[in-house]
Amino acid sequence: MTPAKNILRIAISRPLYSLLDYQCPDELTVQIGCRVQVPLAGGFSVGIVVKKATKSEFKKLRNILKVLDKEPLIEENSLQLLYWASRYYHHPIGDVIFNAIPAPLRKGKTLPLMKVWQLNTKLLEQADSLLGRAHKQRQLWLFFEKSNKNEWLSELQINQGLEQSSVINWKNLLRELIKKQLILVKEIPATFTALPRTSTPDKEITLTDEQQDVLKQLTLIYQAKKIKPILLHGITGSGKTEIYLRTIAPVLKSGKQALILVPEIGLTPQLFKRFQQYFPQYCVAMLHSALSDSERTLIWQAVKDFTIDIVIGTRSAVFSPMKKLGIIIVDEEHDGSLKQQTGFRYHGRDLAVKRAYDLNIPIILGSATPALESLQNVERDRYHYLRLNSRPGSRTRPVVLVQDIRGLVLEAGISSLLLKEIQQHLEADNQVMLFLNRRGFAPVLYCPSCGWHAICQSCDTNMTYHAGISKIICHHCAREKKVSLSCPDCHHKGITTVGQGTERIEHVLQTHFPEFPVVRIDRDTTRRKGALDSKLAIVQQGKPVILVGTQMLTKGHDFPKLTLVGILDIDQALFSMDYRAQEQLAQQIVQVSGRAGRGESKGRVLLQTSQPEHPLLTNLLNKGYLNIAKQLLSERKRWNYPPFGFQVLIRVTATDKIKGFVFLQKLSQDLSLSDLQQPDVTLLGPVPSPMAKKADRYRFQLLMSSANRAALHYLLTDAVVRLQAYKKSGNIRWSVDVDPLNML
DNA sequence: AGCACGCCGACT
DNA sequence: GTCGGCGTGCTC
Repeated sequence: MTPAKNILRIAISRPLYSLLDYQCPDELTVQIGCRVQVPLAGGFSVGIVVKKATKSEFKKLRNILKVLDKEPLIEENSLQLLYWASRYYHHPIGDVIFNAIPAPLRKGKTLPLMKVWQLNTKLLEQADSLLGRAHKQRQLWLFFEKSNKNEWLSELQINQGLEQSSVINWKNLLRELIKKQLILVKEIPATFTALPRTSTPDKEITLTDEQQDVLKQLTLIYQAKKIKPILLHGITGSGKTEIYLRTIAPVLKSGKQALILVPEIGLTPQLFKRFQQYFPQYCVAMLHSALSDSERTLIWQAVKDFTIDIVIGTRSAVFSPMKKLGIIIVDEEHDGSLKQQTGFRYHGRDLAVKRAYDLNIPIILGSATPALESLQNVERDRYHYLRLNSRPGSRTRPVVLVQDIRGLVLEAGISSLLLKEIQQHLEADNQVMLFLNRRGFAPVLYCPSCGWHAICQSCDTNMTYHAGISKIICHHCAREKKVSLSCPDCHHKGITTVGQGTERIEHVLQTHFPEFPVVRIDRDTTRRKGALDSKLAIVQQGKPVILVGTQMLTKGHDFPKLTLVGILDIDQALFSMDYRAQEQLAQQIVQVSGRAGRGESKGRVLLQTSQPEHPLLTNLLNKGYLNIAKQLLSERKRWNYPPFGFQVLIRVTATDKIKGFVFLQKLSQDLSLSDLQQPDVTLLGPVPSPMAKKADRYRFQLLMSSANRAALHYLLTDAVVRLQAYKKSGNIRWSVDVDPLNML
């Protein structure tokens, strides 16, 4: 009847690939970026207004029901980034947008409110008589009377103000004062209240010439009309954080906000303390997975209204709603945890680069072991390259020793040389760390009589033996089973294990060095909240300890008393099929080694291997990371692997093996006949995934690759349309991974 | 994701 | 006979 005009294009909080059109009734007004409640199929849903339009392809549009925000929840430029990301990663727009905002807001909850109070100055005269003999109330009233009368006080401020006084239970008293109208109350959007600040100012560190030079160059770079990203390649312990702090300072001073992205591990608190101490006048907040929904919402809100100046967070923090973002830092930019591995598979670093580009603000990618992608971007002159090549002060690089373990008798995988060195370093009052990328007691439980070994019923993998709980656990689907003493097949009584994990290393070292504590850090021992902190606290005391751990230990920690690092069991990574394995291994070795010798004493690294002549090791140790990186890059170039070619992985899982395969095969065939298929896009597959069965589902994949990103993108768009249109049976699920980091 | 619908097994 | 389990499809 009425001509359609106020049409809203809305992203729904559901995994839908397109925006849905709704009619905005005349009596409602709504801005772009606001949430609305809409009817959807038989029910309701929350959506975000992404665009306004005057016509729609749809004949009959439904009305939006409610406007949930007066002010946009998401700024226009954030919305654009999200829209771009949804298209780049071929992920449903609604999922992308609603992933970026805190869970309570997703479900349509209103922003959190808080109460604030103020003296009612109109009743100053009557106060005395109204208060009468209410002694405690009078005390509280006087507190308000003495405070700044124009300021509304929050709960926190009142708590702090009354700390020294004898007024307790002030909330009840306040209720009385409000009843007498001596105090006014109102609700405002809750604001983040900073933790009490350590007032000890950071002692001014003198920069090395090298650091000063880097800072000088950064200043020059910032003056360019169009600012290119900066790759800061600084060896471990070279003081990258110091550069971050000093380069952020002027940005904050100009009233802008800073964003720091870090990998997904417990080192956020360390960086947080450092920033708080260096910037006592600014408000720093952490965003990480351990926050509760309400904490996250509060911080989100506070970032939005400038209460927070600096956000330090893991990958999802790239979406934090700064209105005045002035600089981005991505620390450990090579780290794989910056890429999300489920659902919306975005790369935090890459989106950060995009966000910085759109805003034309500086972005620094820092690492001791830059990703090959980033180095190639330097090569292409898209990034600046700055280098920190020395450790400040007397600290020197650790000495790395490769030990050939062929023919040696090992004790739980540890050579007698390593044991001897551990002894020496502990006796010299230093700390020791053993790195082994495998948790549990042993990776294989095995019967020497019949050859039986424990495999997972749901996955194509071994089950790892965990001695402490005497269970075997599948690390891929979490299936677990009690272990019996005899073989389930032949009932032989001498079941044994093959190989070692961190749990076993811990045991062996503890019996070997009973007088020194052994601290194991892996997913099993740090699962409990606060467990990692308490373990790190033991190490920070500085007394001699043996640290045993997985890659959790490799990232960013600073243990000044650590002088010896032992690296065990890297051999299988040297022969991995995955073309990224070598890059990752080189990075890991450099990062682990960098934990040694961060204090006054020199560091030493012992790397056990049966492949001491492997070119990756010899080149890494003799010529350094950059040399290895160049070499790996030239190999990648030869095969047109990233960053020279681009890849997309389409995964299908199904409970029915045949149906899963056929589904992906149909896609592969249809794509090769598609108008959008071009000779420079290669389709590889479908093939079974590296782990062909996981959690009772069969898995297949199709790899699309091309040196031409645009061609790949167009064909992928076609692929996603087809995937949506195909009939599904056998409980098929599919997903798209753009720029995959691993093939699992 | 939620919600409806439809197709198969086991129950008063 | 139908109750309800899950698997599949649709949402302006």
